[in-house]
Amino acid sequence: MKTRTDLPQRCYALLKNIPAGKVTTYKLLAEALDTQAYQAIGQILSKNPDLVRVPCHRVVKSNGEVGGYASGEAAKIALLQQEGIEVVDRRIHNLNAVLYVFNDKPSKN
DNA sequence: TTGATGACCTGAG
DNA sequence: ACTCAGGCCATCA
Repeated sequence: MKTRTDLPQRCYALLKNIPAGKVTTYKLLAEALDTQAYQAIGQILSKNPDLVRVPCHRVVKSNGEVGGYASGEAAKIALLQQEGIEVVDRRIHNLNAVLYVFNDKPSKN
């Protein structure tokens, strides 16, 4: 049973697992946390207790937009571009290419 | 405990 | 392609 009591805590943990040059969506992140509170994820990130430890700027929306950011959307876009992600007018060109996938299904390997 | 808010998502015009 | 409205879940006061 996934303890959904500390959702924020889990968000930060997963974000830390996201490497540079990769991004994820609030929806996928919520799914990875075994929940459906997409908005809750956004709110948790908006609180952002550790903006330096948690790469919340690598979290974008499902429609391809970068979404929002504590320092501003522009700052978020700039960071993404520095990571090597192509962003144009608040939108990611190759979202599917930079989209990060969690180890939700370990399988046999 | 109830009420209101949100860095969202999906569907329809 | 873009805009408008509704809904869903969790967190905060």
